[in-house]
Amino acid sequence: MPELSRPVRILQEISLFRDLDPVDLGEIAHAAQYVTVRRDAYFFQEGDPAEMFYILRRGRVKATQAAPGGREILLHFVLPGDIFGSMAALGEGTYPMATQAVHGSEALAWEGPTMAAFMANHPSISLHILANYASTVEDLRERIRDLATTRVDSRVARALLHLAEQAGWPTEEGVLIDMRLSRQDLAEMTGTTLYTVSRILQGWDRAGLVQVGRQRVAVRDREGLATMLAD
Amino acid sequence: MPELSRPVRILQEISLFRDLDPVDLGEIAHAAQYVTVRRDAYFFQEGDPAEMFYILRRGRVKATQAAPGGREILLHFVLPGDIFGSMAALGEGTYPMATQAVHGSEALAWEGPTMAAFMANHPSISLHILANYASTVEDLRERIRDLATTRVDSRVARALLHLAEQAGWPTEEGVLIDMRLSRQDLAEMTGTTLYTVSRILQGWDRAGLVQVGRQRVAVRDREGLATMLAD
DNA sequence: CTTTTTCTTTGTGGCACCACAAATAGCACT
DNA sequence: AGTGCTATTTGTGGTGCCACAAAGAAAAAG
Repeated sequence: MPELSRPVRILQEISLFRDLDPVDLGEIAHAAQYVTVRRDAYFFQEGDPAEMFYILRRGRVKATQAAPGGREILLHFVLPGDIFGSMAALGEGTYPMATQAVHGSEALAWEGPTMAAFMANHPSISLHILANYASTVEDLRERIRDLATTRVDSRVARALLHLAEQAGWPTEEGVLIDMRLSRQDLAEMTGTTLYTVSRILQGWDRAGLVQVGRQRVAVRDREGLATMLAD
Repeated sequence: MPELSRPVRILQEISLFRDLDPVDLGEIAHAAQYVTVRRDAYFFQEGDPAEMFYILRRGRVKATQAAPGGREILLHFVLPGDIFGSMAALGEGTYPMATQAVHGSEALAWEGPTMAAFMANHPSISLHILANYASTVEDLRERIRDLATTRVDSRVARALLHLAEQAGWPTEEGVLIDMRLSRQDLAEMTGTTLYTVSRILQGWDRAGLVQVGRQRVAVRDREGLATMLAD
């Protein structure tokens, strides 16, 4: 029995391909490209033709959409292991959002039609993507609920708890959100202004709930923050 | 060549099953149940075990979620031909929303595991559901953008235009939205209060943009309404 | 037809949040 | 270590929208 090649071992750890055998993984690995993007650069812009399907390997990527009035909203952060640009495999024409590297990032990438072919031959890939979409939909609905019914401080609290959950790094100052994260970013995530976010975070810092710095937030008191959520 | 049975002809018109041949459709039709729900009753409640997968045949159904503070948000309306409760086929535990019949409604329904089996045998079904999810995700993101960046009147205008598009019925008073639709419903769709919706609609009625009545809205001037959207 | 229920309108007051300006602080680069 | 840029803080004023109450109108029920 031959030893597994390094590319195959990498793919095995990606949940999308979990159900495939090494032979199939080898084929998929062979078709993969490796894309590197430096800090602040884009994988793709909103409106670009949807050509590639990506899985993030390293770094942090933010997905944004332009909004009327020159504003922008931050949809979500892509973390290592997450897929992005999946519309390339679904035959969509263009990407509906931009994806910008918050830190230097690397991703595996496949041509859209290539991934579509893998999906046709291996239904388990489609099912994993389906499950992925289903949980995305739930997240989006939660956010809509939040925007429609709760006040700004509750929304900021939820955003911080969510980020701490998915990208938290324990330190002695609390759970540090492990990426550049400005007041502007949080404002774009919660539908408010950077001024309001600044004031809220300032208050919570004084109350000992969080520890803030320039482009840096650490959650000190998870429970305390959770009480800010809703009534 | 035998004549197609009536159930099979019905399924052929549903986009989800478009790529299947009559034999497979017969099998699927055989497993289908027919569910009738009278006005104001529920297909299922939020939190119910996700047992059935539905396709609406007749009527109007609204999908809602409970929000903190005893509030409720209206996610979307289900129209004939639309699927709902699809999480039953994805092995989710419970339904994340309630589905209430706005008018007397009828739906085809399958046990979740049954539909999951069809999906496994006929990948085209998964792909159609995937496409369905993808467009749902785009709708939800548009709504988030709206809630986060635009004012109430713009959001109400977009909701009306959207509803007129998908459930509009041309009359001499304009495009009538063909279902019971209260101020409360519109408020729950746009994240505001019924009071504010009432005032906005009143103003637009006087301006000749819409024609409103009790649980009834007709769009008179599509273009004019569209100018309310964003800046 | 009358009564009851439900939906809608309308007024008043208040506040959460935004908009803009200007000062301050922290980081990166040489 | 200085210098310039960018992020953040903070003050002031304004307003869009909510909250609640109460009356009015339309439909449903008897």
